[in-house]
Amino acid sequence: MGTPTGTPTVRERILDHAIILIMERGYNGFSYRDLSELVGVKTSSIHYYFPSKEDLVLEAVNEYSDNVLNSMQEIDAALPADTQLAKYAELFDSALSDGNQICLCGMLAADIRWLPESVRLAVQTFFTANESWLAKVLAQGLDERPLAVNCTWDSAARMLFAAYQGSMLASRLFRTAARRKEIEAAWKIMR
Amino acid sequence: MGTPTGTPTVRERILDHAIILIMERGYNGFSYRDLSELVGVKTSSIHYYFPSKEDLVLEAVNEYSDNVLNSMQEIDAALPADTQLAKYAELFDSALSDGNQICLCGMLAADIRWLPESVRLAVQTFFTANESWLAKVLAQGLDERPLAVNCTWDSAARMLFAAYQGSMLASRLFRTAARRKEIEAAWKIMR
DNA sequence: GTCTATAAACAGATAGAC
DNA sequence: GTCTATCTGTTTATAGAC
Repeated sequence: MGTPTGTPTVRERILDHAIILIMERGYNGFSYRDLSELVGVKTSSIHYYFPSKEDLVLEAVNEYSDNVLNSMQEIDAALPADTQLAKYAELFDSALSDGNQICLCGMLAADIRWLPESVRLAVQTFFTANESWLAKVLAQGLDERPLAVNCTWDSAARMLFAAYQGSMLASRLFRTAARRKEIEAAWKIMR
Repeated sequence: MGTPTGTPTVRERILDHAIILIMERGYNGFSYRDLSELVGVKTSSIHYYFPSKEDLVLEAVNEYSDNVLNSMQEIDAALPADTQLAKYAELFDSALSDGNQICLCGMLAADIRWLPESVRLAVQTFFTANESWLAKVLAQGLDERPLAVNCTWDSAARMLFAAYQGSMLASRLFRTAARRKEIEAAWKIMR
């Protein structure tokens, strides 16, 4: 909402630092004190803008999600599917400020036990939006051309293991074992 | 090491509960007090067996890793690749005591910022061992049959997104962007 | 809006009795 | 080995002055 130009407000600076801290340390890994030292205001000022830590994390996930999903929607759907996927991957890389962060919603999925239902739903929405966009691009790339894995067995194995790890996060986030089970079903040696 | 039969010792009960707590809550999400209430001994007794929390988490990851990797090695390599992968997936499911846990090493990868180098290396070893085993099975399933994804676009998209999330964990764990980059390279529309 | 001051609970860890 | 008691520092959060 606020004006994106000009000097960021204290509130915006708090939120931006909170996003980076969550991506780096997780929900239980940063404190109002950490934020106060980064932003240069006292912890009581942070409570003025975000009364509880749950309020803060909800606004953080919403801002992060809005930013990523908007950039995703801006990828030109007229481009070849491969190119769209490449831009999608770049987009994720650029969200990581350096090598010490992971996706905020991936981190919050790991910390889901501590978060209120409102945050769980926001993280679920982020997952679903990404998956829907990817499904659209994959289907668009169809055109009689089969989808296949084009890499070494080592690389395919790393991808498969990453998919298992990610599916465990999603399985708990959505409270359904189907998220894990379908990985096995999807990955088949062709007969 | 210890006798696996008979009544578990206090030390074993502490470690077993610690493993479940880490899988459910993460490294910063449980305390010696939580453990003391679950096991029924005082926190000072836990410090007797595990002087620091870093000692405890190192032993937890080693025991978890040993258990999972041993079960993995016991999968009969003479079985068809598909069957081996199915048993591998079951193995992971059984490590999760209910729907509220994720893989201990996936969780610790998210919490890696707080962990000493010894634990980072142990988690890396777990990742590498899983990936090597999967690469072996995938390559074994070759036999002129191509590997392909056999599912709906929706399911493929969920798998791809999970792989991205997992690759961010691995990328930070191994301190190399290659873990993220190769996901894009692997997943191609065939031409 | 931002501050000082403080509350109440909790963290990991240690000393020393038994 | 297990306990009681305690230390030191941290956490989220609030009251109230300016």
